[in-house]
Amino acid sequence: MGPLVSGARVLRDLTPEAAVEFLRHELGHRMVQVAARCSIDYQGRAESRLGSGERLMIFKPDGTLLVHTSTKLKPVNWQPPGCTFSASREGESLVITASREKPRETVRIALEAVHLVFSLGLDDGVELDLAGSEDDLQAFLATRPQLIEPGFRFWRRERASGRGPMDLYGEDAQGRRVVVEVKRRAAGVKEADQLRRYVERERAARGETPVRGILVAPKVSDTARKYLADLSLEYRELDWDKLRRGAADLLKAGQKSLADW
Amino acid sequence: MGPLVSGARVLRDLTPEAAVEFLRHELGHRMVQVAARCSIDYQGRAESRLGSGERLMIFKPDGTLLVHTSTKLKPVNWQPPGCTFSASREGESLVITASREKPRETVRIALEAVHLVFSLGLDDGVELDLAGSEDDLQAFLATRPQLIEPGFRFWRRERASGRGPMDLYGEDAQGRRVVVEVKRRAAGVKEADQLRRYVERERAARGETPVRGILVAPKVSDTARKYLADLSLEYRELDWDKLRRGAADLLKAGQKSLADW
DNA sequence: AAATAAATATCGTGA
DNA sequence: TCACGATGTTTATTT
Repeated sequence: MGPLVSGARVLRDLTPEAAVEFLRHELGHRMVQVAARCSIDYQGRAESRLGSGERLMIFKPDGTLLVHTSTKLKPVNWQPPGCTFSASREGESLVITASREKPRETVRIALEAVHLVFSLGLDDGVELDLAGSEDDLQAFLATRPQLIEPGFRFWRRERASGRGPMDLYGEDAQGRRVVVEVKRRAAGVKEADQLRRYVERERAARGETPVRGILVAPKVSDTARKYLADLSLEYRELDWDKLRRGAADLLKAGQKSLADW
Repeated sequence: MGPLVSGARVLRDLTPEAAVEFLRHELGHRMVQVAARCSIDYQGRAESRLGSGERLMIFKPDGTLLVHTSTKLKPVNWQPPGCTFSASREGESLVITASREKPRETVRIALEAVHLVFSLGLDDGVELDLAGSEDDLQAFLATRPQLIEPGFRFWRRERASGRGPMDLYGEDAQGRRVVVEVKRRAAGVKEADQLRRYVERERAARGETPVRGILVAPKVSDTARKYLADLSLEYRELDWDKLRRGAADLLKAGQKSLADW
């Protein structure tokens, strides 16, 4: 095993024998990285073969596998958490496999030339604090129904209820029921269809009561706009990016609340 | 700069001064990895803050950033290809930023304790050969329409055509038009709705001609099944996994073709 | 550039 | 466990 450098163990002896011993000791316990020329086979939900090339592999202690090339965000091969790793010598080469059940999957990595092997014990108990998700947008809108339209008021905000999920549900100035579907990004036909589904479900449950449907998004495709029109559904443009920036500006300017918006 | 070890350059001197110099030289040109205690801020399509903790960062030469913790498949922070990286000293600490336009986004990483820094030149011109995607399933079905139903024949197989995208389009034994939507995984309401959309588009284009719609998938949720029934759309169970396995078995058994299936 | 849909999607949530 | 929907989705494809 290599020297201890600030929690990082770098394997000095890159012979297959030493690598196997190191990997067997570290895989599944610490964060392990291997840079090597290799070939990779995957069998599971789909199947793939990747010929010889140089890649960076990461084996997490939770059984996650990542294989990255020098381009793109997404790994060329991977396995989600829950895998069992194993390392073994097969003839001249060193083979690492990642396997799991449910679904039955295996990634087999045949190492041809190992450039670097090391492990880390990453200590991280901190959670990511994210703002600007659709949930935040919903919460924001729920407190200022007039951004939907004048006289509008919300009845409830829910997600995956027994009656069928819908983002926001309320009543307009004329007392008509309104289903509101909120999107943080440009909406297409798929999103329009989602609103349609919720509105139809609500109409079926409500009998004769008229039910309006409004898609709220920063942008909508032409096709989706026409689709909504054909279905007598509505679109309300709302640029969440601008709202967020505006809210931040207000706060920076010393406003004590966003209530005057 | 560190020693050259099979294309891997490991930074020996982990002082901020040496690290900045190394990073400025390598970022954007080679695959760079940094293991460190750090805090991360992201501003862009959304915004996030990640408090102090130990993570592994990967900077690809194409401007991709990945920040991984010791669990989960997905990075806790990231940037897709196209970023510009920069490294600088700010007081006691070392800061790396990844920025891009369209959309305007920045990830700012404040390093507190650096465990390991190294770079690699990964040589990989090989493409992944993947089988078992929805496209393969479509192609497979296109050659054996009887798997849909007896007497069925395909007219065309297309994707995103001018008339509206649909997986497969054909005619049944009675000469009725049929829209077929193929899924490789369990189908839910969303997938049923997708079929509905295509069928409606086709009905609108076809006038009075009757148009059937069939959802082909290995499984369907109860809700989706009822939804399909309400819309007079159909479901055909087809386990692609078993088909793939069966095809492989047949080939292994020495069959010269799959035509007898 | 915009839109559309797949993905070995992954991930969280609620029933 | 299953179903459903969001994702800072990313990625490829087609118009």
